[in-house]
Amino acid sequence: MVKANARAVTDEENSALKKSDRTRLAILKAAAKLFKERGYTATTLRDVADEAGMKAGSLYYHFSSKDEIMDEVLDSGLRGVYGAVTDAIGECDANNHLEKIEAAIRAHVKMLFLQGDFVSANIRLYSQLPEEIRLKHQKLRHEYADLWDQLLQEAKEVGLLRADLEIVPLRQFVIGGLNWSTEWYDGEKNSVEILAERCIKLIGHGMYASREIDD
Amino acid sequence: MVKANARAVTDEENSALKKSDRTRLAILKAAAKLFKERGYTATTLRDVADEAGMKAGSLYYHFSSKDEIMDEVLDSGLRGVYGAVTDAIGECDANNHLEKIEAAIRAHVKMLFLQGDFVSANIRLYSQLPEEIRLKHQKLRHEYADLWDQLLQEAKEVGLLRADLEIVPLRQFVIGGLNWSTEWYDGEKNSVEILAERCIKLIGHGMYASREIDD
DNA sequence: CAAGTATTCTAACGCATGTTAGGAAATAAC
DNA sequence: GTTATTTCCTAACATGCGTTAGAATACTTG
Repeated sequence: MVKANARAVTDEENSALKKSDRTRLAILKAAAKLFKERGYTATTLRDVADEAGMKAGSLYYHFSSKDEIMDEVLDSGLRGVYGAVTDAIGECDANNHLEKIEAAIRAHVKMLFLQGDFVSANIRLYSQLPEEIRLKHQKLRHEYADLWDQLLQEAKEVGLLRADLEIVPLRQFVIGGLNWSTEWYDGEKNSVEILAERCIKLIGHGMYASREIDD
Repeated sequence: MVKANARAVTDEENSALKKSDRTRLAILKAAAKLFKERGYTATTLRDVADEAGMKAGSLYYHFSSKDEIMDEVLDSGLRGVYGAVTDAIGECDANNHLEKIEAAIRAHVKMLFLQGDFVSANIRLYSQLPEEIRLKHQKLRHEYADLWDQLLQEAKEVGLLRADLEIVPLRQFVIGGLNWSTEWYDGEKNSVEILAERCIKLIGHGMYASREIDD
């Protein structure tokens, strides 16, 4: 199991970093933003350099290729969510599955917007990436999926979840629904907490007012 | 209001078409497939031509630019879902909002997989497209969104939906969750109908077995 | 301030892309 | 079977891409 609690990229603790690491981070942020907006191939290294306040050639002092930049954007993005969700679950009563699930959703959504472009880039672009890059990140992705599957499986066994639900499709649906929110929800203007609570309700109880409607 | 009942692109009624229209359609299918897989910029016209069994230059006999190809892929994709959902709703009892919502979900999901690459390309790539192309399709997108908003709003006023739900985020969440299924569900191997019923249940009632869990 | 190191810039390279023009091949019309 | 017309191919173009090497600048250390 890979260490999941790596630090997020959201911080502004730049002061503590060396100059080299600071511009490295600036490049990554610029890249994440543009990758997310335009896609991998459509984003030029000249664009990235411009957004980071330098010239294209200079990028190669910090990274050895465009692929490597994408590599790191993907990695830190997912690792941030993974770590946050793991931590959030860890702080819950181990037997309170409802609390754990809600904490997981809350952490996932929160990180989705804190890490911003990094996670969004990961989600949006993964399927379109060159195979080489994609393969490198399969492992981490599977680990994160497994974390959720475990969480949901336990909840199902305890009777918290409807018995007719299959775990894997459910997980896909849940994570997919959450992730999609980065496409339309403006985390800068609106409260991420409110969004998280909405998601918890919707995923948990659905949209109908009464339960006996059909089934 | 734009006419929504345009014919889908899923058919194999090629025999009835002129030769020109047949290769035109072949090009569109090839383009949709590759666009979906690799993204817009990453897809070469030489790739598209190859997939369609011809050479790159020949594409320009049928289309005047790469943008125009994308244009039509987007259009026919969304128009297919739009039309199908409109028809499905129209066949329901006008006052049975539950039936209408379920029919809409069913039609949307079904079309998602019937139209395959066309819709997926639309969903996946829209946000990354060159502004010029995107603007052209905003109208159609808004119309489709309005259709859903109307549907949900009516249902809310009748008391079918929980009163604390806001329409727009709900619609985003619902459509987003459905659309995401094209990323992970294999409609070739598995039944699309089963997926649709699952979605109906999940969106309607959520994943918890009992309702009084929190709230 | 000088020497050395860390960082960025300039300028160019080979390559792949979207697009075009004119000729070749296929198809249709008489 | 010979024209017309439709469809496709070949070959090239200008442009922008990722990448590289070496010169130029900024920073650190004595």
